[in-house]
Amino acid sequence: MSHEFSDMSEYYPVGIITQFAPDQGMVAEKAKTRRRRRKGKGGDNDGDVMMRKRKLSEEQLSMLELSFGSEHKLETERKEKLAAELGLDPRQVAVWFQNRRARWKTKKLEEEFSKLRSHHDSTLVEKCRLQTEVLRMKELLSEAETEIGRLRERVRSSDSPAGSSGQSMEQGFVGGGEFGMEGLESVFCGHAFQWEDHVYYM
Amino acid sequence: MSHEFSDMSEYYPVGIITQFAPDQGMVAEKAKTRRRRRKGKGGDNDGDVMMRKRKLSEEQLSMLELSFGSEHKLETERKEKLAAELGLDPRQVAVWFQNRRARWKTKKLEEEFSKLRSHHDSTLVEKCRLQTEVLRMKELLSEAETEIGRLRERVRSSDSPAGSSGQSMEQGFVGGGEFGMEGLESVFCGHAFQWEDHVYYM
DNA sequence: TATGGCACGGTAATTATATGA
DNA sequence: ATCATATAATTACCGTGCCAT
Repeated sequence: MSHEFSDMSEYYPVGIITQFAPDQGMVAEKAKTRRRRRKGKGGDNDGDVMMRKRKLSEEQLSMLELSFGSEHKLETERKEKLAAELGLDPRQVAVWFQNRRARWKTKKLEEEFSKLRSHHDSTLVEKCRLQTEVLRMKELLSEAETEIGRLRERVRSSDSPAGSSGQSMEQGFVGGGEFGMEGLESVFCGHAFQWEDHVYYM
Repeated sequence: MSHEFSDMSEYYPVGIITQFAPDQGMVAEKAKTRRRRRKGKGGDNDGDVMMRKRKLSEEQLSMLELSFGSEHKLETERKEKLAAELGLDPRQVAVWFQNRRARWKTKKLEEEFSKLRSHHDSTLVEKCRLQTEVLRMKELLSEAETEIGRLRERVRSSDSPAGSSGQSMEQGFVGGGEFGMEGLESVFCGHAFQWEDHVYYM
């Protein structure tokens, strides 16, 4: 269920200069003709007639990287200058920068992910520590309350039979965990970094 | 070479009738119609290129997506079958799958990043709440100790002039924060997901 | 041990849009 | 409002490594 129309409309693509696509132009037979030369390793240059340079030279790459390092954006002037210096088509320089920016963005994402990951890990450890501490303190508080109750009882009974202070207990020590303070923008601890409209506090 | 870069207007070297692809729908008002290209240049290099029919049909894409959805890997049999069904070179099917997997991975990374980000955010909020709670409890504990001290003093002085119990204070309530328990593999709270050899606990 | 197939990472180029000067 | 650049999404190719024959 498909290709009856199968766009025959645009066969013979690009072409540009001399190279006609050796394969695909004619259906069938495939491009099995391609990619036959492994093993020998060493030079990959076989006698293939049209096989344009896929990959820029070491020289060109280092220049491009250098330029990219100083500024990710590419103004017309810089582009033309680089193209002339490297013997490339300005279009190629522009394309290189576009792709380079895309790569940079991906890499950046991975980096930020790792950073966030470790911060998250340590934050969890600390949160755990705090939870333990809270439990421990509740226990201590409970003990303290007990002690206070005991002492007050003792004071009341030995002080004056008609004592007036100390109702029955404190007014609610150890209440639970509703201490308000839900506003996120608190102190946190220091560092912060931003990523696409979002600020991360560490 | 023939670099009279005065023009720079002929981007899109492709030239060659770009048979538009109305299939996408899109009510956009593309007022674009690029034309021409130059570059007879034979000087040094090239331009590479030997692409074929860029853009697979809507039909082909949906079939490929469907297939990808059921299984990311592509065995030879499935490849040949798909290629035949869609009228594509098996090579194209293989390439499509490779690229699709790469895209999927990137997308996955972004998703995981978002997830991790929100978990981190909520963890920070909770950590903050815990810190506040700890502070609050230390305060309460301090008050309790004060009260205990007061009461003991009262008991001591009113009890028996030669009291013997109650040294001076508790043995160190509110000591600080060394409650041990630094082992990360604790309870945490529930969910967990994995990402490249790393497990994230929520 | 050699070979063919495929996955994967990296890279070049193209197409389609959106936006700024 | 045109032209150049930017980004996102695609298509394709290469080189390497793994694996199964």
